[in-house]
Amino acid sequence: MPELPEVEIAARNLRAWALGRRLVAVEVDGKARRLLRPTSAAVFARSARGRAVESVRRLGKHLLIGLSPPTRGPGEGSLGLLSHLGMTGKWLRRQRGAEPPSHSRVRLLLDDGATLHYRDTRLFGRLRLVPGARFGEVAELKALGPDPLEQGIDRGRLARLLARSRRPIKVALLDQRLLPGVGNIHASEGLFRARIDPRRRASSLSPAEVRALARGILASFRRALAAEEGPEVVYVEEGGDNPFLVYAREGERCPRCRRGILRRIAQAQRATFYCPRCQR
DNA sequence: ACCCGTGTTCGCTG
DNA sequence: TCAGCGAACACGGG
Repeated sequence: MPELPEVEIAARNLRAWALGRRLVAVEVDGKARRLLRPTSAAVFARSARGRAVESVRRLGKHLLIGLSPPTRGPGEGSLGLLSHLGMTGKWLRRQRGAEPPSHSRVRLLLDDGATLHYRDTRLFGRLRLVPGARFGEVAELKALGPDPLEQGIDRGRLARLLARSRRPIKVALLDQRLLPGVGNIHASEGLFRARIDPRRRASSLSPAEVRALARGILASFRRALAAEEGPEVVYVEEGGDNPFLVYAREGERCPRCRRGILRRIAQAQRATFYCPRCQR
């Protein structure tokens, strides 16, 4: 269920559950093959087993769980467990022997009697072992921009990249090289907050609009994070109230101008929500 | 049965 | 070489 805020919550959970713990065993379900590709389940389990969790980092929607060498302290032989949650991935903790969650695909058995389950219904997520425990060492993530929450948003860089794109701004925002962690929901929410029409060409935004968009996306992230820090994760499909301003609210009155009727359109085969009256 | 989905990746085109 | 685009991946819920 991940855009940046949900992945940040997952990172905090994993730190609380696993930092300093050793993996006494790793179990992989048959269907998890596609999550692990190109690594085989056997190699994955054997490589991870016996190592301790030394760090948990997040960059955009990516998690990197730092694993110690098989025996001694940090240094040579450290590995990273790179986790992307796809559309339906989630890390859960259960006591050993408890009823596993549905669609549990990979299980990390810890030395404190708990088991971390990687659950993923649709199997769009990824789990891979990489040589290092830091994002800078992961070659295929080099193109990603700095994390918007950790580093803040570099408006000059954002403006430069947008100026080169001929696509609609909403579509451009889904490119993780710009602001890693922005997904379909927060792209719509950020544009609403910045009062920018999602159909506008990315290169048409003024410096002031780029600034408003950066602010709007951060505000949307922070609001979602605050909502999820509560006891229960509130999400559209879980029957809770819709916590968003425009997402999945087509037909409703605009919460800002109170006169526009929120609209839903398709862009790049994804839904976009906006107020046709106050987004220009 | 049909449509939809908080994401990425692949193959094709210009 | 590369931006852009549509399909594909897989499964459950309305």
